[in-house]
Amino acid sequence: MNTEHLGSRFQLDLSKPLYEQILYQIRHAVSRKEIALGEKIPSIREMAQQLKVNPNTVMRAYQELERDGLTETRRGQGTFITTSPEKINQVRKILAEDAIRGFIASMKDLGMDQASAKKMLEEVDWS
Amino acid sequence: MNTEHLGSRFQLDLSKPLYEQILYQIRHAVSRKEIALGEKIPSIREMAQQLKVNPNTVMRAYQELERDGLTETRRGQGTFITTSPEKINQVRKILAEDAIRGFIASMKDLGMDQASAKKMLEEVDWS
Amino acid sequence: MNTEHLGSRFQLDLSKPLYEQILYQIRHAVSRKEIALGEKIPSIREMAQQLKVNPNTVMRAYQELERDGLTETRRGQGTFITTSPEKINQVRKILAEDAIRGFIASMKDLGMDQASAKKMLEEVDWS
Amino acid sequence: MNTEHLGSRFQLDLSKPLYEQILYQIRHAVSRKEIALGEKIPSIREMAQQLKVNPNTVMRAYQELERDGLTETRRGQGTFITTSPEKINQVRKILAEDAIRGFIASMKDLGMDQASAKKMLEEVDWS
DNA sequence: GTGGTCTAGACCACA
DNA sequence: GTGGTCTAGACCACT
Repeated sequence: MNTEHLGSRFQLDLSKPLYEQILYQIRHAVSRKEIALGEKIPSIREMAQQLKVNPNTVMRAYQELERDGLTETRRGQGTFITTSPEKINQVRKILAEDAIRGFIASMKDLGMDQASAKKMLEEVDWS
Repeated sequence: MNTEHLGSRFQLDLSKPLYEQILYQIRHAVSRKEIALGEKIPSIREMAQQLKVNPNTVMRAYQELERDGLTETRRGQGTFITTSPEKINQVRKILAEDAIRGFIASMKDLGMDQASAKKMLEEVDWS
Repeated sequence: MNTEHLGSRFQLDLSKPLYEQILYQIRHAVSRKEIALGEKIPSIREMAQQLKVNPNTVMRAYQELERDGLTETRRGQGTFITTSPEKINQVRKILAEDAIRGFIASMKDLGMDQASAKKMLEEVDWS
Repeated sequence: MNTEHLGSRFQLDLSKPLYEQILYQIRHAVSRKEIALGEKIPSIREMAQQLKVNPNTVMRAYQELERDGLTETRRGQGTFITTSPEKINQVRKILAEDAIRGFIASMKDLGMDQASAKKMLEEVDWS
């Protein structure tokens, strides 16, 4: 996939931290396999320009990606998605489990059981 | 139910906004019908004391509850849960829909479809 | 221990990233048990003033401490050392293992065996 | 030893400065006597090709080797390891002392004494 | 050109 | 008062 204008497809709002949103978008784009393994993502400066955001804000997101092992930075060359498919699956799994755990906690806090939650979920149109 | 020591049953996490947590706990306790319609909840000062929290923090939560119509303040008597069952159901419905909408969005962002999400959800033990 | 002037005891040089040095000093002060469990450490602004460094630089160090689980931040109150002794031991263990692994790798890269390394180490005065 | 494909035996990590790694590898290969006195090492271009690295990066490493007196450049012939065994020993000694000093400092910063460090070191398998 | 560190200073949310 | 986010812009190391 062409990642050159990756940032131009992101939608940012101002109610949540910008760097978290950038992080989220990239993590999920990789999970959805919209970005291939080993692929280069836009440089900090490019991304900052596309998102109309300060480079430091992008850097913060990129550094967290690297801490998670989802990217590797090569000095003087740029930032690249990891080439390890296990790492991607691990991240994807963690994100999915987080979503599920949060959902279950919320529903239980509302006094719903598994059957009711399942029923409500099935009534919703996903498209 | 005896709401006198309501606050003593809440568990607060100091890394998240306290007033949001108080709000969450009360909203969900009402949704779960652990607090009856028209019941009195502890005063701001009592609650603050029980939670070992600044009264301002409790006030902020109580104000939002009142804005939502979930509580009513009767001068000189204290704060009471609304007597309107429709209001409770409405709040409960909104909270459930929020949780569902959030969950679906997260799973879609991970590239999962309804069937996969359903399957993952069924594999988890709710107890 | 009085942590009020904690920062005034740190020595920083400019050849390594400042935030890493702050991180290092605090991590090791905790490992050495010079700071007690649950103790408050100076606020970002205080520490910045003591070290004559920008608050953002201190914050970066503090955030990494929290990610490691060595500290907890309480909103509006400050930053506190974790109350979990296991966490401290875990950090201490990791730091010691890192040092040992690095030392062994260096000595092996120089063609030294365990006996020679041990001998050289014993000849040095630690005081 | 055949140094013609010296570089092909190096493993480089793109997250650390490449020239430092090249420097490290050569210094330690000489210390380990894997490269004999007076032996020729690959030209900058050859080395760069083998490591798939920019020639400037290799040059920087070679310059530092020469500044340390570990190599000599003979115009039109290439770069050669020094013929002085004292020089090699001196370098080896400096590197070993650096490693030891660093290790001791780290352990002391963790509040460990000589006895504990020795014990931990003996528990590790060097093979 | 790339990423990384640091500063100065604004503004916000929370207690 | 506390921590957290963001900006603008400088300077550095590396390729």
